[in-house]
Amino acid sequence: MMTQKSTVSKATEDFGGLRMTKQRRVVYDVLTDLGPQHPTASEVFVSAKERMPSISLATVYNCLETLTGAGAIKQVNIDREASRFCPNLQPHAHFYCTGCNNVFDIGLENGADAASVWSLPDGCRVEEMHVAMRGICGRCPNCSPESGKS
Amino acid sequence: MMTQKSTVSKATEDFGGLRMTKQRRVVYDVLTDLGPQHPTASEVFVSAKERMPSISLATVYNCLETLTGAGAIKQVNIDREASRFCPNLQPHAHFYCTGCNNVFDIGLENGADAASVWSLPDGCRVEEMHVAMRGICGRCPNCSPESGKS
DNA sequence: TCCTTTTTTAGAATAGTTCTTGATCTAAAC
DNA sequence: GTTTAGATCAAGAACTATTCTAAAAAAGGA
Repeated sequence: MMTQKSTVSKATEDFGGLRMTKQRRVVYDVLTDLGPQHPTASEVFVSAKERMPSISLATVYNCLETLTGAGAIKQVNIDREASRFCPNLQPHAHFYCTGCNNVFDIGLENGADAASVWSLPDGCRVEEMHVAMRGICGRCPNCSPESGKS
Repeated sequence: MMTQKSTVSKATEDFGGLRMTKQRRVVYDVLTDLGPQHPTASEVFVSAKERMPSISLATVYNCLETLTGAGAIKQVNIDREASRFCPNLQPHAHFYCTGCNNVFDIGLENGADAASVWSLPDGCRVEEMHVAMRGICGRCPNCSPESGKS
């Protein structure tokens, strides 16, 4: 019945060199399940508590930080609002709709390079890039083009 | 000796429809004088206090908010660090150097459009765009390419 | 098992910012 | 010049998201 012993322990699978504890698993699952909602730490906490009532807010912060550090999720900051978290690891921008308060992921155009439009000085090495836009999404009832017409 | 009466009062020049009080003037001047340093509200406060010892931190925050709202300056947020303020009204990105802790303005390539690399859904209207990069600037002793070599 | 290290928890602490209140200033009307 | 209404300012309290602290619990290795 026992499977071959691996470099990874029974209770905690490996996740990019990270020990995947129960709490980290719950936080990560919440994040992938909440999908495109880009929840804040508090929102993650509420959902995580449904699955593991003993989990604390500090642990959610810890896990989010650890997962971010390990590159398993991304932290999204828009202005000075509470950080949001995002399981989409592809390079993408964030669009915050001021009409419906949703955050959307925006992908790159085919073959485009986000840094290419910027006139970076020689010798300058970009390690990270955050692109956030604000506007009206035009997707929801609140924001649809029709609602603006007579 | 009196100049022609204008729509603008003596004590407070017009500034984009904004009443330019002494405090707002000081805050604005500090910001343009500190030029490319992208000071935080507290840093603005320190410099403003040298010019007007009675000014309060709350007033500096008020003025920065008002000036930002009026479009006279820009607020720059990088991750969750304290907001910085910037008198450069041209479209530009910010480069935060993790080697020397400086923030640099990065202009657009000639004729480039920052949004063009992003695959925005139809009907989506971008009203504002914030681009922040992290990395090594390569300009200062700390960050120069030579310092990495033997 | 025992020991060491890592993680979790709960609550206190912190930093940046915003809010509240009363005082002061400004512009315009009188 | 006075008065008046509204805008702005100052000081400090309050707030919020986040981080820190210390002790308990869990995990992994010997």
